[in-house]
Amino acid sequence: MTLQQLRCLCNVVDHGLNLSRAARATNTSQPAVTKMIRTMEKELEVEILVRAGRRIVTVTKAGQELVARARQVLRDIDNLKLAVSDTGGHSRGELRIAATYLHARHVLVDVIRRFGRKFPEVDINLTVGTQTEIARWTSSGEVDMGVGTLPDNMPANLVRLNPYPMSRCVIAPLAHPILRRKKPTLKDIGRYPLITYDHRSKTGQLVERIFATAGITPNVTLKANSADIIKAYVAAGMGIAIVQAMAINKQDRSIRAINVDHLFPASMSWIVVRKDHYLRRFQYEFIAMVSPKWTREEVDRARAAPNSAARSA
Amino acid sequence: MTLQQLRCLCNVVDHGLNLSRAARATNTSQPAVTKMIRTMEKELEVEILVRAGRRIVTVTKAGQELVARARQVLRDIDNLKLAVSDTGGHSRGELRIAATYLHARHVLVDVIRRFGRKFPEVDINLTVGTQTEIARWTSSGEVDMGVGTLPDNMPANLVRLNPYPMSRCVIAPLAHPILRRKKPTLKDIGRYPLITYDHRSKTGQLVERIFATAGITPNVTLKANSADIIKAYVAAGMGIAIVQAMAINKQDRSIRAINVDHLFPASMSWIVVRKDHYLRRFQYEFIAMVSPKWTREEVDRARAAPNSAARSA
DNA sequence: CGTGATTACGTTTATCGTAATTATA
DNA sequence: TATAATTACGATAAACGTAATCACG
Repeated sequence: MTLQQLRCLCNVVDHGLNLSRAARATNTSQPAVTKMIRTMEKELEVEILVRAGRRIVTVTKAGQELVARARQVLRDIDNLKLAVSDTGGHSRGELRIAATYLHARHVLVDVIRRFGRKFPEVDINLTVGTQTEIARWTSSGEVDMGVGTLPDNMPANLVRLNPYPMSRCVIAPLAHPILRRKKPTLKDIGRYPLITYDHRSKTGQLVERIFATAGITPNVTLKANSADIIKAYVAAGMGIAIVQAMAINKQDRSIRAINVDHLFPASMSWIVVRKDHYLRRFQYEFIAMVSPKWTREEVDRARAAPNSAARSA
Repeated sequence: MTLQQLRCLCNVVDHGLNLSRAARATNTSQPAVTKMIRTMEKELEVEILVRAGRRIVTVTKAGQELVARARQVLRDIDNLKLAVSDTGGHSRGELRIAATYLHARHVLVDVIRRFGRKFPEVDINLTVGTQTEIARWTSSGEVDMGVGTLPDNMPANLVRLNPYPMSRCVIAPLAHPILRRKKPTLKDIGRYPLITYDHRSKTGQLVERIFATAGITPNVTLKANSADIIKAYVAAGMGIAIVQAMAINKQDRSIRAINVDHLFPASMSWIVVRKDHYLRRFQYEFIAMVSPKWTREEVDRARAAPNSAARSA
């Protein structure tokens, strides 16, 4: 029994029981794959694959058991390598982050700058994606962690670290009359031309719904899908807009913002990581840089606590 | 990274960092061991062993991390093999049980007979040992489970399945006057010559202590360390004795027994198994044969529940 | 016929063991 | 000087790839 065999078997089931494709994924030849499977079947004295003549039909019960446990072993081997390389004094490696555009563009900028200074040997890889993509990439291990608003139904192998709220605000050009109000109402906002997110974004959906339930039909002059675009058009006098507070920074001199949490409930941002992946020291540190309350201990508790897959023999 | 390398490394630390002995344990040559360690060190880019010249002094921190995780992987591989062979219809293999003499000689006789009939393909291996030995053997994996009274401080990797009480009784020859009492007192018993266990056994300690606290000095005519011996001498008229109820069966026509739970608190018998070893179907069945209340579900709960090592990445 | 699994066979590589070497207690 | 790790080298084996074969759609 070798790890290579287990890896190969997993690739076989992951590629629809197609030995040729599995061979490519394992970086070997098709006959080698056949051999490995057959060798394992002989050693374990069970059939793993059900064959109809020379066609592979399904996986036997024993095979399923085997694959499940093989995956665990291979994960553990991966974690073993990470853990060992993590004991060294200096942290080297790669940190792959998936985030929404908003987080990548605003909150993470400063975090990543600080992280880069502290861990110059770590290559940072930042990928922007949708909520769903972030969850999928993190779940499959394509990235190490995800940051942003996230879908409600998460893959089971992920753990969401305690959320922090994302406030929203209304933004307007400097001299705009709405800026005189401390706590603008929906009606106030509805009086002016409005620039909104399109319905694909969470903010877009939320704004649309809130206005609808209030029975107000805002005068939407433009729909866009990026806070930066929206800000530019607000600055250009096309109207006012509701955007996430984190999208506003001190450099924005041509617009001004007023918090509207009283109108639009804050939505939640999360960090997600896999439960069963080893977290390297610098990964813990990155999380702590995003929010200091997530210490290593807190993160570990969250990973172990709720429905973490208990080790079963 | 191969399993062979991991196995070898574990053997090295398990044999006091002596590569020669580790080589023997791994069924290979000494140079091969050197090579494997060096290969891993190169692949992982860390030192595993600390060498002073050509002498191996200790294990590095990285090495400790590696060994711990390697053990887990190797255990999982063992469990994998067991789990796979357990999916088949017919159960084959070996069941290794450690038990106290008392359990082996009495309670287990019938259980093992029934088990043998139900699983003719399973080789049963029954080893008699002391409480401490049973715990140690089970903990180290030399046997699959232990049955009997057990020490209070158990190795952490064992789980004790809910105990059942072991009653004791006073035994005497057929016409003995004490047999006329339904509920003999300590004083009643103290009137007659007594055969006891020696102080090494739990019953021996218990009887000695109870009499001492009652301020009664029994007239001990013989000390022995086996219920069968004691029974023989009781039958021969040398005196009466206090033994575990399970040591009495219907074939004992020359002696008679009276329960004395009211005088000597029942002690507990346990079944112990390792938490991290896969339990085969027939092992669950064996446990259920010893006591039907320990169903597979109950056993699994006990194994997972209390302080079972949670899977941590 | 084309795709895909299996078989056969030859090559390569890497693992292992013997023997020699060096270092340490 | 004896024990033990390392190095060097030769032998063995098993893992792999190429090519040929066979099955199924």
